[in-house]
Amino acid sequence: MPCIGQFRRRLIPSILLFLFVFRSPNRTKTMKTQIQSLVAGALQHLADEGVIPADAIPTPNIDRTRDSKHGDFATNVAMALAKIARCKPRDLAEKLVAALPDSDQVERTEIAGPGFINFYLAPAAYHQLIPAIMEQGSAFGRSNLGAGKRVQVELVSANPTGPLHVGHGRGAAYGSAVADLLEAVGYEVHREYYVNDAGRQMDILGTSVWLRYLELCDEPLTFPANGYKGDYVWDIAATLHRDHGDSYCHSTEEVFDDIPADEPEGGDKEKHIDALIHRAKVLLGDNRYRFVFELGLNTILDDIRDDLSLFGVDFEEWYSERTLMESGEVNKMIERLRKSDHVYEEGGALWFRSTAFGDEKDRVVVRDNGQTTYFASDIAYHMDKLERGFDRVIDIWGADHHGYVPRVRAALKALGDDDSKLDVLLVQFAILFRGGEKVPMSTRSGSFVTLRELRKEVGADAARFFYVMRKCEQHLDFDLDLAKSQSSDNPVYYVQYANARICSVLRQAADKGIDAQPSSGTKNLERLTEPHEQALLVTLAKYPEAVEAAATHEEPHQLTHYVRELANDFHTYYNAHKFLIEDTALRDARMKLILATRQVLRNGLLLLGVSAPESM
RNA sequence: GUCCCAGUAGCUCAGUAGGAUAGAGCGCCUCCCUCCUAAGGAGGAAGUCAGGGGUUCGAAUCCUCUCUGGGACGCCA
Repeated sequence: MPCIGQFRRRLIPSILLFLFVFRSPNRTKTMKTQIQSLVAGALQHLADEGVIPADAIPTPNIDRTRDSKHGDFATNVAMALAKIARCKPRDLAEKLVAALPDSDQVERTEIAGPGFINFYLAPAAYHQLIPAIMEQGSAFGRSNLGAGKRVQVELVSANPTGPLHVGHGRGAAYGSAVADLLEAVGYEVHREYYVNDAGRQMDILGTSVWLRYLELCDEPLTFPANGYKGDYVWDIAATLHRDHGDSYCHSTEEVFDDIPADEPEGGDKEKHIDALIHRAKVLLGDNRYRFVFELGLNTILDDIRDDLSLFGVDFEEWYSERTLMESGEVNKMIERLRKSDHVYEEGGALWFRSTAFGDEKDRVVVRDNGQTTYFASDIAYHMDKLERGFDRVIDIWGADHHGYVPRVRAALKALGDDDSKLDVLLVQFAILFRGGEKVPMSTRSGSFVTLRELRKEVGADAARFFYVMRKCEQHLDFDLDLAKSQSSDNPVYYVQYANARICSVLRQAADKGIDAQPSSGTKNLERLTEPHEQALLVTLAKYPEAVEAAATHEEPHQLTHYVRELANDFHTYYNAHKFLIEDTALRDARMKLILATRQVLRNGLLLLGVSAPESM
């Protein structure tokens, strides 16, 4: 399998997940799924009695109620099935309620409104939740929904021609959260960074490095308009100069002899830089050119790896475009298209007939100069992903690639592969605001803010959280001042503070000689009767549902909203009641409640890639 | 020009994928701070869910048209 390096293979977590899946088959049983199976049982019973047709039994839809007056859960099946059953919704609801299997979880049911069946859970159902959370610990909220299916997630995949900027940061945070969520619900996740180390842009980088090096050798020259002008290019050139002196040096006359004019001189900047690349290859020879090229590539790739790792974003694999080409996958792909008659030659180039698959225009796979296009590599890469046997393939791309999606799908269809396994999530750019003003950013002028700078300014936690607060396709206004502020207006701070506050209470308890980890059974949990406590218990119970929803919809923002809600419930509870009180039974119950709350806060934050510090 | 995404309270956004009286934070108004962290707390006002039409028991949510805003189009990578 082609790859230039396999870092941090996640074997250990996979093994743990494997064990966990086999040891805890009940973990997926959220309160919601328990209600669901009760209703399913009732439906089956009605089908057996001929009230509803046996072939029309749906998976019952169970919802949390918006209003606690309507109980904890509600189902609309009676309304949904009324027509088929030729029965009034409320009448059907009554029959359903009568057919419900007994459960110690449900205290009572009620038929309401046009035909809703409301479920009121027994207090015990919530009280059992606390020991369950404490027992499962960091596994609480995880499930086996994915059933160990293999999913490949491609994220970031920025060209290694410079440091990551804040646009890549959102893709990294979002993709990482999606991958982690999928892992949490039982998928075997393979995170992959596709390294574009073969294209023309990399040649431009290598040549840029060499030209800067020549300047360090005191060769006066005009740097090309289309070259990479960032300071990091100087740094790489300086390394080359420091380690190898003048041995890569050629005179300006030699280098620029007969090179077509650059744009500022009225020429074509593309032709200018292409000629310089060619000249570099000729003057340096294959080996020495390769050396400069690799120095640039490896320096930047190392920097990107380091950057992402500090951002809490790690990969199972860094997949090299170059090895993909060298392995012959690209040619194999072209041959397959040729055999199935999906390509044709025109104007010296080889075109893929993507219009036959709904694309608006045919696309070039081999240019008239014989070079395969980036698109060709990308088709081969996706073909390879499917050949590797993944059940699902998810691409996290910048929204500017959206025109690209139909092309890749078309190509997969043409190859006879199943493109429904592919999901492409497009991530919009984030706009930074400082002091209420947009931070100007443009790649052209090189004035983009790097991910590293952002991390330094607001910290990895705030950056990770803010990046995933909105749906991926939505524009994100990133308020730097808010992200830095230590106040409850800052959602990251607010959530982390809830965790720290609980830790603080536990420290206080320890100082007072109070047992902060009471081990007495669940009996005293019945003392948790305050509305704030009930609310907190309900929110804790929702956590597995929130993880499941966020994972299945690939929407980490749902989890950010959840942890905020949980933190809010805790803070209001904290403000309303004291925990370290004389009444030991009630105190023990409250200690257990806040311990469980801390566990769930931690689990949620960690899933989002955010730390849970014990003090602020 | 073609296509994609969005439009919900003054602002920034949720809205459990078709459900019951549309929510939160900020801002605004009223009240409160001897208390495990006041880097706060309690309450209140605030909405034609851009607009029209449709689908059905039921629509912010699905379909359709219109308006407004943002974005994408390459023998670049």
